[in-house]
Amino acid sequence: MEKSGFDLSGNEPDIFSDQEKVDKQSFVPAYAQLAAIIRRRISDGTYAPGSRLPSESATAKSFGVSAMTARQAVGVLVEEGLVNRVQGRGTFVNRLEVTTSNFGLDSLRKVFQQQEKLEVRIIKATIEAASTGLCEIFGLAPESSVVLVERVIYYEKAPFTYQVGYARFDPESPIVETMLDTDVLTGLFFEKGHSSFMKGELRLLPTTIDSREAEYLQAPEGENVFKLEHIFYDFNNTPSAFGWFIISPDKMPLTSRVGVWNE
Amino acid sequence: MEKSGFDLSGNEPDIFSDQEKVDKQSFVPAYAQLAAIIRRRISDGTYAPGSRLPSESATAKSFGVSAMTARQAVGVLVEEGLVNRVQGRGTFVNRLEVTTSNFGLDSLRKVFQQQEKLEVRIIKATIEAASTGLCEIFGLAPESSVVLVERVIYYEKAPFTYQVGYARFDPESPIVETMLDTDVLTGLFFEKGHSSFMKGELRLLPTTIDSREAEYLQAPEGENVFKLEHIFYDFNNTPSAFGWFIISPDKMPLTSRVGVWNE
DNA sequence: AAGTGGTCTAGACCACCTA
DNA sequence: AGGTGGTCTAGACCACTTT
Repeated sequence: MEKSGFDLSGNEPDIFSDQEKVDKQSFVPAYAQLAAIIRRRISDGTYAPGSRLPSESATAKSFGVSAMTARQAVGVLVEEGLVNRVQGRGTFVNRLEVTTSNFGLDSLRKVFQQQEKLEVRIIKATIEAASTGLCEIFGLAPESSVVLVERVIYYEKAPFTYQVGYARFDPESPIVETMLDTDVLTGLFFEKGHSSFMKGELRLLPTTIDSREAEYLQAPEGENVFKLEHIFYDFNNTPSAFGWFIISPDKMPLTSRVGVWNE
Repeated sequence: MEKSGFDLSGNEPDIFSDQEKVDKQSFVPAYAQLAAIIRRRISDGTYAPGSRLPSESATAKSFGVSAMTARQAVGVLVEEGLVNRVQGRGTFVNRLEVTTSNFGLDSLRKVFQQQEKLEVRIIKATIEAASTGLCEIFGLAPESSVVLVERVIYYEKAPFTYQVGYARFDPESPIVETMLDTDVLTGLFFEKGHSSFMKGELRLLPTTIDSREAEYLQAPEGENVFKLEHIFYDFNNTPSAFGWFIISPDKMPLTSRVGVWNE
């Protein structure tokens, strides 16, 4: 409970304690230190999978921190997927399971952040009659018009992704301009100016590239790639934009880790 | 925002306030109510994308809750990906971006939890010489042996996934028994008894099923499916198990949502 | 210097579960 | 009834950013 500053007191090890300590003079937050200690105990089997962790209050007392801090430490492990809190029963060590993993699109984000290395070529930008499928998606009457934009996005001069996007054709809406604006580097879904969208839903699918896509992406026809479908809704909860990205797993690796990795 | 239970105390609306309130008598936690209020303001444009949220302390004061509670409310929105905290500067409303989405394997977990509906058929279970590729993965000398298990897992009598798994052949290790144990329903990576694993890494890939897989899965050859590769490490940080699942996107839909969905 | 988020305390009450 | 996690308070100090 001492203060920081010039405290050079020889912190003697507590001979009555058999455990690691939280160093409050350290720049590393107490909760992070405590999380690391518990994490290590999980990884070395002290706390086995399926077993219950010591209660948060007991942990707090045992490490000389407040209950909130102990709780925060456990919260770190919860977010890492290592443990699971159950109200009234306790906190339990998770088993190592494939199904707990999560795949993020960080690799995609990193690429799209480097705008200076990106280049966009518009393959097609038209207004055309919507197919029945599109009318369903957009909730449009048959024979309505939609905006279609096809793009190839290049990263460091190499084709990175092929993108197809449809939007409701609404002359009142700024979406049309945005979609047709060839100056926009990364397209509708990556730049400012879509406060007109409120929410979106994405779906990841496996597919193979057809001859057309193969040409644009300079890749062999039939290659296995990801198709990242997206549908965006405006502030009226109306589906307003629909499309997909065709992208190789080489350019968008989807990996995930489970268990204890940081020691 | 109404009262719960029999609390009929005439809480008069505060005519000096122009905003929604947090009802502390509600069963809904204050932080959740506050999060909902802020979320709504984001969705209706009161807090526009890119703009700064009122500070946590200001929010706390304005809604009559403690700073910790306001912080917790903002934390909810951070986890939802709606806002972004920057130390010393403030909390900012995120733009709606494809790249912020995350894909989880919840659909897979739900299936594997229903063990009574699962059935496993072992296609192959042998000990064989490792290929050079496998030797690399496991860090084995050439011509070492590995355990190979091929399974088809059925869900409600229909083929669900085709699984191939390799493990180091180590007679001392319980892994061998586990892998060969035909009684284990969901296999090595879903059941108890692998405290011998410390961590794992997964990779999601698009692929097409070959004739062999097509037969086992009763699916058309050439269908586009996911390949979920996994590699697990034991407590010595040695890669000990490697394999993959072949699974259709119908059975493992990967979807993700961005923006404000819960109103 | 002032304001922001980040951490922390030492209490408190509650809902939930187990015994 | 007693223990567990879940929420909440009213303060406090810190690191970081901006003015």
